[in-house]
Amino acid sequence: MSHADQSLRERILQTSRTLLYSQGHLALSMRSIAKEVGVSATSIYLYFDNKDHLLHTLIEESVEELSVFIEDKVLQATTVVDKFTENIRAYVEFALTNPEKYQIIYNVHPEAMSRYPKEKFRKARRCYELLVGFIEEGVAKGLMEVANPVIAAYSIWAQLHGVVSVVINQRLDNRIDRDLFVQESLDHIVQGFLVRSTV
Amino acid sequence: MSHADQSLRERILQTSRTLLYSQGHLALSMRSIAKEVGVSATSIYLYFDNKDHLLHTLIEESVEELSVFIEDKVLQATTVVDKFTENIRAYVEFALTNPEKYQIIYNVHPEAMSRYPKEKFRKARRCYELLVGFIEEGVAKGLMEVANPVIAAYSIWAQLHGVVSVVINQRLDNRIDRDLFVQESLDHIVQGFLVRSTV
Amino acid sequence: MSHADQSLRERILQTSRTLLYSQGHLALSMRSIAKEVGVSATSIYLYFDNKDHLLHTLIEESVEELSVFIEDKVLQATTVVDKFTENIRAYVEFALTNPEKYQIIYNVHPEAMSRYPKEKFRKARRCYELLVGFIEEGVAKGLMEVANPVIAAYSIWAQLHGVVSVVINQRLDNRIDRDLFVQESLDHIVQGFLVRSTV
Amino acid sequence: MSHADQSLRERILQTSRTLLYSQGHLALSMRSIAKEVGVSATSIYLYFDNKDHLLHTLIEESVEELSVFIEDKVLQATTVVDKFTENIRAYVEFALTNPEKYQIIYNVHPEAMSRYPKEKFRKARRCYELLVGFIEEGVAKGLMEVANPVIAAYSIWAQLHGVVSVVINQRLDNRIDRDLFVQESLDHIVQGFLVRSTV
DNA sequence: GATGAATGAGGATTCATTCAT
DNA sequence: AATGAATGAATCCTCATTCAT
Repeated sequence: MSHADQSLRERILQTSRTLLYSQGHLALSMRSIAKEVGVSATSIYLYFDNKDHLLHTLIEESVEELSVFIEDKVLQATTVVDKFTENIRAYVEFALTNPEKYQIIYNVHPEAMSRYPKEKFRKARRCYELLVGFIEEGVAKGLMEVANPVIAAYSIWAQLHGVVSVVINQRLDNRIDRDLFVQESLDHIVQGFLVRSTV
Repeated sequence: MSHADQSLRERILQTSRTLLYSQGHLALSMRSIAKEVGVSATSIYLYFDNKDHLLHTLIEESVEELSVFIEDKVLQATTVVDKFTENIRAYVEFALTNPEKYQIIYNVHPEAMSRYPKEKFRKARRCYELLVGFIEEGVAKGLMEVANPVIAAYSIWAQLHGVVSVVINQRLDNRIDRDLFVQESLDHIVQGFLVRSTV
Repeated sequence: MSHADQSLRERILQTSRTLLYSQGHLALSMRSIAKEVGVSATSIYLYFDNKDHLLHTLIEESVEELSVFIEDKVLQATTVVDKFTENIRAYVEFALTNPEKYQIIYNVHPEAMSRYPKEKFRKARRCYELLVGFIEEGVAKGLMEVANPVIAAYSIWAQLHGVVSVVINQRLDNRIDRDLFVQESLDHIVQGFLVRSTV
Repeated sequence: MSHADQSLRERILQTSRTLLYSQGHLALSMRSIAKEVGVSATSIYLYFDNKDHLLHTLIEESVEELSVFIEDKVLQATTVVDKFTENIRAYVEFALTNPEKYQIIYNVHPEAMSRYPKEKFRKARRCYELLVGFIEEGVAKGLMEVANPVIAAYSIWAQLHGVVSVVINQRLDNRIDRDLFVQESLDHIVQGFLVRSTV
């Protein structure tokens, strides 16, 4: 594989992400991608078997990038509580700074997701299992009050996803300050799990 | 308007909801709806001007039904805190028992939503403004600790949406009990706003 | 047939003419006519077997009206030359004051005309045969110079049609005065047939 | 551009012309063209953006060909009167030998013409402005009697169009010899403008 | 490595028409 | 006399994909 190939593959993926985020699903046709990239539609098939393969690659890469981003951030934290909060903070940070990548993980779902290889879902759980570990450690050390760490982690993730989605999909009321909204929401989600006396 | 008319219109809407929920956007074509209903595609145009009109009707009806459902439930509560929690509980209850209706409100978005009449968005905010009122009252009565009621209400809504979405879109881990997950998530969201001393 | 029937039939015809002239062929659907008339599309079929029948009726009535109009005008003239020029003038007058009726006779042609009953074409020739008669009489009296009256009449008709079409279809250059254009064209067409010495 | 490309594009245009001439507007669908050419309907879109683009191309090419044809013929004439008559004769000759091309210029009108780019109309006036020039020169040299050259040119064009239309649309009476009709009509139109003394 | 030609399937929508009432 | 319900066929057009080059 030459440099040029690599580059075209990357350009196709990047353009797809941008198109998907700015124009929506309906605008994401093989033709529109090719046009935007400045290449023939046929060329996409040199790198991807079909549209599904392209979409799945997009999901896979986003999942991977999100995981790596979180793992990186967590490594820099020291205490369990720090790792816990940093995990959450990093998740939101990634989503808000890379909305076109984050949204692919969740929004593509209904269409192509049914054909997404089940095994790859496991990868998507990586960062979530990280969170489970921190909670379990926190509970063991008496720093957190959590009945069921697995459920708690999933619940946190779900709530985060809700907060992030609202912001990304621009469903936030005009009168509400975006950063304040995110901050308050994060505080609320995190505080519920920490032992009060730690404050 | 004859019985048959009413019925076909209803059947079209119901089938659209089901198709949208089970098959996704891409499967929702005028043809596929007609086929499922067992009627010619042309017949849909007897009841809806075009596909947008049909989608907007679906959204509108769902929004209305959700609002009415919540308002009904809230009316049966007496104290502010009860009304507050009942509002939240009702929201989730509606979503989980009518997933195909709930999901229309949020998932149709990218395509037809941009052409959805702005004025109708206001209706969608009804139940959310209800929540703002309860929070303000709760704060006044010293039953809740909330810096900014508007942000809090939006944050609650976003978190609820996240939790509900996970369940509805079946992204929940198999090992997790659905009802337990919902219950714990709800508790977590609600508790954060209530004054501890009430415990 | 009651008064109301008559009236609806007339309204359908009139609306069809107007629509055809102002919006073009493509806008002339049974639905659009019905909508404009304020009646159900089905109602048109109470008065016309099908769209062809409606179009043919429009043509027939226009042809008839044009014939009657010309015959009336000609009757008021006394000399042969007067009748000749009056015939021509009346033709143009009808076309310019009833463009929506005139244009039906010629513009509908390509579509429905192939199915227009041949016998009815003869009626359309009535006013043209009138012209042949005048020319023959004029030649006999030495007032006109015409080799072949039949050809001459057809040629005049064709030229008139050209002039009238240009005006009606608004293909006339903006810089050109409509009335002047018609007057000069008419003069030119007529003068060529009259014996110079008569001037 | 390969040979095959060129050829298919040409075949589409030619088939469109033929269909339009023989069957009328209504028969000219993308499907019918494709069927006639023996190609899928989709293939047409490889050469034309949409139906309008195809129709406009047809008009443009016809206008261009007519202009070039006339200009060629006129160049071969020497005197002003010759150029004048040759201009007229060439116009009619083109129309009668290429009826399917001539008719496109005028008959497509009502539908697609409203969306025909204004600037291209100017090209259509080229041969007509040629005529204005000859008349002005003829008048200056005392060979023609014309009050208003612009109006005269337009009037001639209109009359020619009428004569040609009658022949092309086969509205000519069976008893009339086509060539004789055209000849006599031409003579009549031309003679009216020439100074008698030239006879 | 990349492309142009070509296509079958399907998209929303409109049409003339029929039928039962 | 008039209508609402319903439809099959047709409209333009877009899509993902294949194939030969």
